[in-house]
Amino acid sequence: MTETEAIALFKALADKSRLQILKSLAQEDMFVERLAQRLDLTPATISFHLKKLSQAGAVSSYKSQYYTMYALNRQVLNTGILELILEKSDEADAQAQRDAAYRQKVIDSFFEYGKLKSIPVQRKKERVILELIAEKFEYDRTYSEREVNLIIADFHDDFCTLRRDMIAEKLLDRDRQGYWRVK
Amino acid sequence: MTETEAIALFKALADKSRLQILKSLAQEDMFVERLAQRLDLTPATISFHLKKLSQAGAVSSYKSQYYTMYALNRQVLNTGILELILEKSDEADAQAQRDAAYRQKVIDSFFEYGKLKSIPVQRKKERVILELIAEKFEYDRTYSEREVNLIIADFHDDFCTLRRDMIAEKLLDRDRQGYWRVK
DNA sequence: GTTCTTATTAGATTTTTGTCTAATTAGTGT
DNA sequence: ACACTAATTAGACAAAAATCTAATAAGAAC
Repeated sequence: MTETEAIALFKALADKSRLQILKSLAQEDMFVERLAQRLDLTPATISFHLKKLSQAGAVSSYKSQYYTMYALNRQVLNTGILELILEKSDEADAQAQRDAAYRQKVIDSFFEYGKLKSIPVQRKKERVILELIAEKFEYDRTYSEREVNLIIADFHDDFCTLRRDMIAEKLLDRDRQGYWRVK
Repeated sequence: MTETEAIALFKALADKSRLQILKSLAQEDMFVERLAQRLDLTPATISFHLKKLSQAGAVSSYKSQYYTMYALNRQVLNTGILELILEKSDEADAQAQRDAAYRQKVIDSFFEYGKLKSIPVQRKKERVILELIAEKFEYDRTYSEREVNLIIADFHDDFCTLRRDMIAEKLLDRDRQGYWRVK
């Protein structure tokens, strides 16, 4: 389960009406109007809540003659809270660490005294370098070509190649007015 | 944990920033400003979130020199979701407690050595007594009038009054065949 | 006690959410 | 095909929540 899904689930559970719905469903499957009676809310409101619960994976529904019956998804609700919180965290963290380590390695090997010794040939490595340069540009601001060249030239003489590659990598974009950093 | 508390907990977990806080705290205890840096939010905002997490019981804090360190409450977060959902509603719970206390009071004041000292005059109080007597009868079974009298006589000599009132209160019902306990 | 530094609170603003009524859609039984 | 009932969607509105800035409080360190 991804973080977004976990949030959706917790959001779905974080409401009094929805908790009551779940409690009712824990006893037996039910359809909208019956729940509306029980909770003293309109069917429209119940529908709204069931949609959220359903999107969050907490309930599912099946048709039975006239009615749309709703039922608890017990497998999902059997999860522990900590599990849910930590799930993605380890992986994301490990990945972030690997990324950071890799970046550092690349940067270390191509920089010396704040200057680029050469432009990496491997695309993945060049990308790391280009991202680093991109950080010298502010968001929400337009730069003239001359300004761009000056900033990039701080890293390496061949600012033409670097500028072109930054655009290719969608770190910078341009129109007739000038250049800007892409978010 | 009461229903309100459960809702507060789910609410606390139902926010991206707060989940990130919890993930960070899962790695190590932290103080406000550090979290603010990590999540790129103001300390004020982090404080706001920590307050909610704390009120929900998800984290706790301790002072360490300059800092207020925050830590996960792992016992609380170890709970399963289903468990939490199935908590009784506060109101039901409070009402049940009041009922139980009232019943006990009435029972204590009218019983002595397992016998009824007298039959309550107030209908509400008599009802409590009659319910107690009703429990001596099994469901789904028919009793002869003689059997009914014997059971009731265990409580009080005036089994006629009690039998009649139990029927009036719809705890017992009868036809030509005999008496039975109403569900 | 005064001065730093961190933490919390207050007030303002924008976004999200729960609920309703009314309108629409979908599905059953005749 | 038609009438009926259940379910969903749309639009409106009020209440709640997340976030910021600025002000205040609370704790160490000197």
